[in-house]
Amino acid sequence: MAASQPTQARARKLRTEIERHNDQYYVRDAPLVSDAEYDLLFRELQQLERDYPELAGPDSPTQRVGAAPLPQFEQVTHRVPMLSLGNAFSEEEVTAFDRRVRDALGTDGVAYLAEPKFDGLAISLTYARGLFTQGATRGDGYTGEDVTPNLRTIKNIPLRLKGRAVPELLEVRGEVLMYRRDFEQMNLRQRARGEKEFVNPRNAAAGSLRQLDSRITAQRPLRFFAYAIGVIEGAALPETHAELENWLQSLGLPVCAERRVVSGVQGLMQFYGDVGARRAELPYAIDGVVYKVNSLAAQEQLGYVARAPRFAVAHKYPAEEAATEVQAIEVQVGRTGALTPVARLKPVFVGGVTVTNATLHNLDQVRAKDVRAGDSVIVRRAGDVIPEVARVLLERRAPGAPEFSMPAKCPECGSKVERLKSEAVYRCTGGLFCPAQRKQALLHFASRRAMDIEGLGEKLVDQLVEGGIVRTPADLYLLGAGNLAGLERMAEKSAANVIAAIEKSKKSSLARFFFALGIYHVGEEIAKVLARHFGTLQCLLDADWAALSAEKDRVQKENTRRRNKDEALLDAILPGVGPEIIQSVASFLSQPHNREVIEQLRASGALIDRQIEPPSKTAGKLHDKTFVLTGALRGLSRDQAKALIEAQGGKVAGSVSSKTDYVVAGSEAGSKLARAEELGITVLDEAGLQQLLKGHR
DNA sequence: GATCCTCGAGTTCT
DNA sequence: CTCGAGGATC
Repeated sequence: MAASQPTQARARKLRTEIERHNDQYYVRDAPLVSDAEYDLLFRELQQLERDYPELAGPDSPTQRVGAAPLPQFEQVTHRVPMLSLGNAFSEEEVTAFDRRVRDALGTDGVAYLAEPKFDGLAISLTYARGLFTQGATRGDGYTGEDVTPNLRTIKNIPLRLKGRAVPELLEVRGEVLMYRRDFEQMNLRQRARGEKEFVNPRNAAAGSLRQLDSRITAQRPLRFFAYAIGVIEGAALPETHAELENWLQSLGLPVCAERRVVSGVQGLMQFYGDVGARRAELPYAIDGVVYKVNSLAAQEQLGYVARAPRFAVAHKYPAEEAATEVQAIEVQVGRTGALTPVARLKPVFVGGVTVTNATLHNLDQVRAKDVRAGDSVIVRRAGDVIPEVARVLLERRAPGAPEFSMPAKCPECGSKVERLKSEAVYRCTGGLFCPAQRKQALLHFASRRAMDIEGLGEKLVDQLVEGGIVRTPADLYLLGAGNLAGLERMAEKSAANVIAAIEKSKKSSLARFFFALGIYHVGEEIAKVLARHFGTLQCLLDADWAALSAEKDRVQKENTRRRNKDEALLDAILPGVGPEIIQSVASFLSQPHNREVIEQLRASGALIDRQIEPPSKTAGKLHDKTFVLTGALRGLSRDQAKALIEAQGGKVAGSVSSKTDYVVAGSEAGSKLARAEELGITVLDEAGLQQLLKGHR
């Protein structure tokens, strides 16, 4: 049955009323009615919508109670990346920022919009014709998670934009956060219900936003503030950022009241000081203030550098500090044998978390700060994340406190400790004999960015290594359920999961595999370069490093020459890989032990040898192309070149014909080259082949 | 030889 | 996130 006229009118009235109360409560901070009265209105509307479903719309306030849990979050690609801001910590850095801006714009006296920098989570809200359709987290800036149902429950996010002239499409950016007093009340409730409390408002907001069950999110006192836009279609932009924010406000979006247009370094510093003085009174946590060039045209002109806009900067307040005691200075052994001194601290709450450890990096740092066991120290979280010892309270030092010194023997395995050349770090020389290094090597092998073996964490690795069950990565692939039975926290289910994860990791890529080996100096990036260059594991194993080095030098010299003449450059061989890295890889591969492990890995199927990286980008690039190799190549053997070509879907034939697409000619090329020229076939030199293999045309 | 930039390694806590 | 080292560039 359709709703009668008066019922429709009543529903409309209720909706307007409820939104007005939401606005009063969450935006103006001045509720007009009690919670009970509000509930009454809300329930009445819910009932009406249940009776007459056609009255319910996507913008009804009843949509804010949350929906059934999602199985998982979907990925969302941001059409305009959500970049982070550069930081400034001092007046000098602010001055430098202002100077860069003025120089780039060629003007004096630039106006800035200054506002607080919320300590929350950046999100993006999409409104299509004024209706809220999608919300996403920032993620890595390029891809985030679709948390629309959760954002729908945030009371001060409008489900429909106000006014007649709403844009066709508008992506609003801002911050989700929790007011401090809301956070405290919520924690009281959590405690009363025996549920886990949150350590700080930021974590609480993050945890709430990541709830798969939006009905839980609906119970959390989250708020939103808008401060920028991403995509906009069907509306003209105002001229300044200040006007933009006013406009957002007129659309019904909450915008922070603490904003001001200022100019000059003096104006910026004044704002910084004013907000800083009132920081503790603000209802939300901030970690600094943001300055944005006010003119949007100028913003566009300034553009972006790397991952940050050039027209804005975050001016941070000093990190919160706290006093505590150094209970001991211990030495940790890393994957490469690096010995890192770590201060074990009496637990102290600072910057929103309880800190118990702080790295001291290396001996130079310990000496520079003169930290000793038993000292009273000031601790802070560098960049508000990594704990660090800021300084020692020397006046409280016990007399005769011994200075810290690096142990001469590795605390884990007793091997000799060395300090190489001018390196800052000391290293354990035990190599894989050292259990600590072996554990770290295994953890690295299994890590997310390497072979991505889920479930193979520190606890398990400790047990596997100490029990002598696993010694090398190759041993992982020999594990059966029987090996894991009886280990701590390894019941049937977990064991099966780990085994399955190990099995799954066999389908990894060559680049990940090279990275997983843990060769010194070979990180993710260099591993990719190596994988791209060699194409197969066998080619890497067979590489003639001396020849490769020589060839690399030759290309580099040639390029230097060409650069001076403004000629087209050759593709560099192994870009980013210099003598040190080549030396490191060659030396790794020259050790029989490492070769053995690689062979075992191969035998157990840890990597299908002909696999190339990245398959999505290069697969079939040379599909249906026929190559003929002739003459001697420098950096590659004939087999290597063949494997590289085949890895990308190409074919290598024995003789030149009209069906041949490319002839690759090395030195002392013979009749095949002559025939190729007769037939007018493209002739490549080695660099040309590399270029083709890398996919640059 | 100096300088800028990128990458690797180590680290914390939830 | 920060530091230091290695590589590229001028």
